[in-house]
Amino acid sequence: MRYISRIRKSTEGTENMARPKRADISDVNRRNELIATAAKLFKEKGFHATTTRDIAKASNMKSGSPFYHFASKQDLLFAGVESSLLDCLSMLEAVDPASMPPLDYFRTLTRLHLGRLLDTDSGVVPMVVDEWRHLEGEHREQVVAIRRRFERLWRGVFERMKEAGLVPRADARAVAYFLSALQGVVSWYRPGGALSPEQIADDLVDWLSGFPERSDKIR
Amino acid sequence: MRYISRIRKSTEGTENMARPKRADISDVNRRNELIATAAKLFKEKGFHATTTRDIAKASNMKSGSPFYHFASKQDLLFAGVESSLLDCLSMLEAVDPASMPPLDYFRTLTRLHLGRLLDTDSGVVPMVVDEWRHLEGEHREQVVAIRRRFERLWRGVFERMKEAGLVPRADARAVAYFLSALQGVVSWYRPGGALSPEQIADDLVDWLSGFPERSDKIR
DNA sequence: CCTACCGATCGGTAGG
DNA sequence: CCTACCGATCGGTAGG
Repeated sequence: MRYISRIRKSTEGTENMARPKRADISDVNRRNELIATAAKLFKEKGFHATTTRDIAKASNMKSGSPFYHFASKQDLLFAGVESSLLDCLSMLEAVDPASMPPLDYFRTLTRLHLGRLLDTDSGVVPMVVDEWRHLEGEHREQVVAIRRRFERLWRGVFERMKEAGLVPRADARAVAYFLSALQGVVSWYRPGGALSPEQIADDLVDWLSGFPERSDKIR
Repeated sequence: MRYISRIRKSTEGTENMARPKRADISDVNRRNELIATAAKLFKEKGFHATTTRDIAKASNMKSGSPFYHFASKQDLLFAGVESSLLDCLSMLEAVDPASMPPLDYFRTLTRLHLGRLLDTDSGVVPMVVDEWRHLEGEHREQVVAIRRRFERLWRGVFERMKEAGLVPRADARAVAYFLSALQGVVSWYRPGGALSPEQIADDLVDWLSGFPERSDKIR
């Protein structure tokens, strides 16, 4: 509740003045730090196994201070989930399908999406995969809506691939299989491993696309 | 601790007598009830969001009673995870690869595995997918070991498929993609839906196997 | 398996 | 953003 009134204040600020005050900027930074720190802990231990005190300590704050930025632990989870999903989605939507052949389009989106999923540094995205389900009520519905936009986008990618004969199917189930395989990488990828995120993306693309054409290239 | 001594007692019983006492049987039943009830709740809300009181109430017990059967909440989770993984694994291992062609073998195992994964009634398996990671120490390591046996088994299935030219690859990554797609079904399957678990299994098999051969059959 | 209970912890808040 | 704190809850236990 305190947080909401703050946001209003900040919004009024940008409306009435040339630029926001420095105090607001630093608040926004702290807020984003909290989101990132919380996301890392949520991913490691799970939402409910992570205490707000864990988050505070990892952010060099005292136990009550996260609640200056977020009204509740739920809100902190939601902020991370929503922003990272929207960031990732708009990144994918920014690619123009008409500017490249279907296979390149498929490859480009897979690289971008997986790059975000495996971005363990500033990465809030990897947390989303498992933890969004702990959101309740309104928050949960909003996330479900965003996930549907992902599915629709990927559906389009597969339809282009199918038209080009590079993939046998573009129905909802086929897309679900693919997205599961994509998200599943988060669970077995290790940062120091043999393959980079980009190489894994290419590998996944190869695995799925153009079986007949590809079968010659495989030694 | 109390639980361990009970198990010992029960084992001695079966050694010394023709059959176990009725009291032991009913204890075992209650124990299995607890595992099933807990699994359902763990799956719905997650391990840490489920309290031992929730489990007790759903099992028509008072709050302290689950600890008569299990020394800790962790032990209760582990019992469900381990037993259901081993059950599922031995079911898959019971199929003789030599008794049928590669595609049938692939299909049979996929049906069996998915059938278990979607068994929401007596189903402890669906819970395992997300919740095993909340196990700690020794328990966790044991589960990781069992999971490796799954991967090895499926690796063998893919190798047979590859030899028959029905699949382009049988490396560890290809198997990981497949297992992710398989486990991912748990997250979107709805019991009253258009397809039965068996049909979904067949669909998944079709999606992956023999792209060139299959492409004719698709309208 | 129940009753009664404990110590610890947790999310969150008031007031500065 | 900190200090000091609260009410609620939680996993687990003693004793029957």
